[in-house]
Amino acid sequence: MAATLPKMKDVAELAGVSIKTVSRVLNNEPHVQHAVRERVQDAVSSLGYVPSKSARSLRGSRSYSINMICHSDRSNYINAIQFGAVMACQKRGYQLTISLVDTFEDKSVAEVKAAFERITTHPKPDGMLLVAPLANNPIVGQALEELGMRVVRIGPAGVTDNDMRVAIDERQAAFEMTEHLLDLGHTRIGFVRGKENQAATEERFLGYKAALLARGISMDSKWVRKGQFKFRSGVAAAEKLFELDQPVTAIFASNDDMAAGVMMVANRQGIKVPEDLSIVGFDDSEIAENMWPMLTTVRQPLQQFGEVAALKLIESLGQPVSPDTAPTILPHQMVIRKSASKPRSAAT
Amino acid sequence: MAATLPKMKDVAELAGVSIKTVSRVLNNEPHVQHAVRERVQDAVSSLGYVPSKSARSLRGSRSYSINMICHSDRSNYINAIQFGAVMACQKRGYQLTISLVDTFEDKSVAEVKAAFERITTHPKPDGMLLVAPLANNPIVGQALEELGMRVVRIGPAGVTDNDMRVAIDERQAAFEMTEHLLDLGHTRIGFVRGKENQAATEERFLGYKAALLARGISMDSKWVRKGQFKFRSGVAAAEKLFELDQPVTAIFASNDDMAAGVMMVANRQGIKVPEDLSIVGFDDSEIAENMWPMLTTVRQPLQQFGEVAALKLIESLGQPVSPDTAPTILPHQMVIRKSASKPRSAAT
DNA sequence: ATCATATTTGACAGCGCTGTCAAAAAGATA
DNA sequence: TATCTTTTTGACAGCGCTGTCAAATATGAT
Repeated sequence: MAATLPKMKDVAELAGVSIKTVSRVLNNEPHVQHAVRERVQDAVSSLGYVPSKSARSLRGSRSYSINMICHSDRSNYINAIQFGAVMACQKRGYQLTISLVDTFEDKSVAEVKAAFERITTHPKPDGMLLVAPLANNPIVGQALEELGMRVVRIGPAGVTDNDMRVAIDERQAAFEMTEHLLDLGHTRIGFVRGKENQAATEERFLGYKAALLARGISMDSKWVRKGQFKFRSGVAAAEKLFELDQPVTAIFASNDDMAAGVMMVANRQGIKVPEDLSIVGFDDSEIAENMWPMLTTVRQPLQQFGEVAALKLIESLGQPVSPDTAPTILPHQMVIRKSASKPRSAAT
Repeated sequence: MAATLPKMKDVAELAGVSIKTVSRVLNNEPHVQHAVRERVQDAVSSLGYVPSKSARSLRGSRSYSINMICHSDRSNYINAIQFGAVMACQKRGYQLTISLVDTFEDKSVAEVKAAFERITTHPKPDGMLLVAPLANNPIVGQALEELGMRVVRIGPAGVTDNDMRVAIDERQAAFEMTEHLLDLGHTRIGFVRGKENQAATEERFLGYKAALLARGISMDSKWVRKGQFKFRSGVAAAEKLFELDQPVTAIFASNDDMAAGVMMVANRQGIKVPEDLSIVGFDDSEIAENMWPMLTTVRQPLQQFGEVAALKLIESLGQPVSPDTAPTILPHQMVIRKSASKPRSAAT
């Protein structure tokens, strides 16, 4: 281990220039001759010099850290994203810091701002990663805007979507999953909604509805149950769905946890999956492989969400953000496992 | 939003002292009169002053950040711990940063050191949180020690345990869980081990063994299967265990994921839980409630692990670390749900 | 060759804080 | 009261870097 880390002064001496010139090279500022720039870069790499983030951020500009908010209701969803974000940060010499906030339900802009003010100082992160559903909280959005924070959001947008954002086309994905069931021969397909007031809930539902419509099947509102994106709500929804006079032959739960709940009730009631009932989910979270039969679902590239979002954020720093950037839509993927098959009626 | 954040100078002026005195108060240094100290503290809180971490760390001492390593194999275990750590950091004005390292299997000390050297600069964290199994990797330990990093470990120790560490008494917990099964009337109890070379695997097994011994039951090695702490390995273990000529009436899987695997096989083979087979797990992870019947298990206070470890780390900074600190043992908790009951034979 | 202009470079201050060291105030002793 | 010791306080430098602004150098037009 070197006795002391090399400083900019050392680089300057080795390259035979002033420290300011070194600073210019490191920050890609103009007005440095090509030859000088190269000499400095050689000196930097031969000394293994890394600029001190503390000094840089003290001086007022960047902090070389970005912050990811995690709310108290942590889930696998966020974890995978965080993993990707750390990877991207590490590649670019940034640090990912984690902060914790409450859900900000029924909070005023001023309160939210105060909370973020504490988080966003010392060092003030250069930007923030906001994950759905927090990403779509208008109060949080306004507070952060007033604080001048650069933000990249992750997850489906509500109505507006002219912000920096990374997501999949949830509606299309739900459409395809419903089509999959339809292709298998199902015509009576149940649907378990997610938590209300989350963009994903409506998007996925709209995809389901559109797919039925496209095949000329008129949706029966009895097929649709509310849910909370939680295992328990899948259980509750399944119990109701199984009581129908004319039961559905397939259930599309709008996330995997709820699908697991549905599956559990089926197992408990002796309903054979997939022979008597097809079940599909959404997310491809870990639980999808930890049930029997393994769950057919839609994979969201969560880790990639984090990676792409962090990169997008880092690259946007410095540039002014255009008022209407389009969201980055990443490809989703159908994951066909064993929980959905032809309905019994069609099998004959 | 204040036009500019208050600085130490502002506090000093308000309190009518020099900035150095303010600094002393903030750092709990001696040689400040009680009255002055209070005046300064009032000024600090009335201005809402927060010291600048950049300036502090530039000045050479602390960075006011601690780093938590997450390896590529993330799990719920780590997430819950991280959550607690963030909370504690936030309370103490520290930032938690996350870094990513590979598993360091078959790496030399020099390689590991190089990897950490990159992570631990700019800003150099004041300390690190290491979670099992990384916490017990001797190469990592040596590398970090050579880098002069203060470390707090989380999870059960292997042989040595005179380091700063937070854990539960895993052996005792497994002992109690086995006793629970014994108390219910089981005498033939299967056990699914975890991943080899992890301290938890052996500790939990020893607890199981000791409990049998204490009741004068001689353990049959056919009851014990290897596992990997993964759902799949629970499945594999269960399949073998069910083939026994004289089958076990209860299975203690040494974590919940494996217990879920066991449960799945039971369901699939029409074995009624808990009537025909009791199943218990370890960890009380989310999945424990997401199965049917809900899993009886041992709760590790994971979030508290993170909190206590971070606090312990922060408080140890400055002090020299005594060469043989005892680990902090947190209480575990039996979580009795529905997956274990009297064996059929005993019920009659 | 001369002057005006554009480009490249460097000197220097200072970001907010803490360590050093010396000055001031308080207490102890004769 | 005078002197010495201990405690409390403050002045100031400087951590490593970047912004400002002026100096040096190169380029172009006459």
